[in-house]
Amino acid sequence: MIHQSFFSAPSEHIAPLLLGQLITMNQYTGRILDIEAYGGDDDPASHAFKRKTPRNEIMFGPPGYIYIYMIYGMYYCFNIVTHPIDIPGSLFIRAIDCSKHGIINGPGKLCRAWGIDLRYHGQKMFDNPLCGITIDRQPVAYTTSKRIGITKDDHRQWRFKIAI
DNA sequence: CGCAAGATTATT
DNA sequence: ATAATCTTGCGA
Repeated sequence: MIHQSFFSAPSEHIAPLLLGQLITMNQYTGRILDIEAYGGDDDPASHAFKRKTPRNEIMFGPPGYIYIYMIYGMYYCFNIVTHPIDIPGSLFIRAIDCSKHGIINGPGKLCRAWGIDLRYHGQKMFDNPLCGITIDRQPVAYTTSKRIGITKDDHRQWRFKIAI
């Protein structure tokens, strides 16, 4: 499984490297198909835009930690913190090809299928036998597009999807 | 303290 | 296109 320093780079650099690779969360494993990058100060769509708050605080911490938040009162979303400490950012997992459930398309559905909730918030995606990412394949071809579901004016092509 | 918006999803 | 559903963060 990959080391903490891997997550220390900018989100948009890491995101494409994780496509097609293996993610493990307790008893579940799957391959990442669709992932988005979020930044900080310069990214109006990010939860960490502007100031630190109780919810986004972990995005300002060291890389490689899990950031879970609830959206629309119904779904949890799964993120991994990126960038060095004090520089916020995260990777947002949108879709996975799961060995148990098949293709799960949608961040809310992923958390529901894998039973991910706030108990995972703050846990490590490195040095953790239960949760982590394993890079066991060559880099895959991918496409980029604008991020989904954000309303803030944003031009970044920071959604990375595995090519078909 | 009130209130609008939200990194979604299923349904029309 | 819209409802469901409730937490968060901002302004007063």
